[in-house]
Formats: sequence, C-alpha cells, structure tokens
Amino acid sequence: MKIDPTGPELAYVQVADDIAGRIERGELRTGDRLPPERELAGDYGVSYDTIRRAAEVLRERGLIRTVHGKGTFVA
Amino acid sequence: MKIDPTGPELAYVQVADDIAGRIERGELRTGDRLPPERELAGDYGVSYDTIRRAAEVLRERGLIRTVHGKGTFVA
DNA sequence: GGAAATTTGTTCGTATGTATA
DNA sequence: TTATACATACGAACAAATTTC
Repeated sequence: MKIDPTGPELAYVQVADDIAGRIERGELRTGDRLPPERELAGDYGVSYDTIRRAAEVLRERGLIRTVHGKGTFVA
Repeated sequence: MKIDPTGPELAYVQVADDIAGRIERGELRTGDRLPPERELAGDYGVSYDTIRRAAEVLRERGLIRTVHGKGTFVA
C-alpha cells in the first residue's frame, strides 16, 4: 500500500490512482468511509499534504465526498 | 507560561517540558488534575493540537494519565 | 430517566516554513 | 521560478464519556 516516491509518477497521483482502483474493484463501495486523511498518510507513507492533493483529485472526479469533522466517503 | 513560537524548540516539546518541570518541582502532585486541554491551550498561547501532542509525550513518559470525559491527571 | 454542562476524542480545513527537483 | 512534498501548527466541526441536577 506504500507509494514509490522515487518513481516518475507523482506521489499524489499514485495515491489517487490507488484509491480509485479500490473503488472500481468494489473494495470500497458507495457510502463507505475511508480512513482518516492523517491515517491514510501513514498507510501510504506520505504526508498529509499529499493525501489532501490526492483527495482533491478524487473529489474532482466525483469519486468521493468529504465532510468537515466527519470523514471522507465513497460517492 | 507562554511558549516561544520563534525558537528552534518545537512548540509541543516546550509545553511538555514545562509541564514535566512543574511535576518534578512538586507544583503538580500525583492525582492532581490538570486544567482542561482547551484551557491549557489558552494558558500557553498555543493550539489544542499542540496541547494534544504535548500530552501524548507526557503519557509516553508515564507522567500523566488521561480519562475520556474526566480529565488529565498527574500519574 | 432525562437534560445540560464539562471534558476528552476524532476528523477535516487552512496556513506557514523548509527542502527538493 | 514553480510545483511537489514533508512537518508543524492553528482553527473548526463533530462525537463520546462523565458528572450533576
């Protein structure tokens, strides 16, 4: 679940693609809550900032929605 | 009691060290309850987040214990 | 039992400084 | 110079546990 920070792919793109893949494969389903952003940062071995960027990408794609104080959910 | 945010020492370390010093000097004794975390934040002029980090350090050192809904006590 | 106040716990939102490519 | 990435810190919203009346 870790990200390769040395590869040609940007870290936040790798994270976004990984989460998108989990949604597409049905590992994450509509309404499911993702782990907290700061926990995802630890899971992927990246910074909170990188998770924020990845989440922004996924929100723009309409794959997730985020609620202040509650969490991030599969759309 | 305020913290120096411009110094090289991290804010949460400064807070943890200050509270540890008060315990070591006997100003705070076993069983004493500390002020609420959000009040400590105001006292030290730092954020709740910083107090939480400081408390985590002190818990790891075994100097305090925290009870949900009750408060934080000197160990 | 129930409501309110107090206090800690969790989670997202934002800003800043530093390092690197 | 700009964009990426990391870490710290401050702010805001939501939730749970405890006590008291």
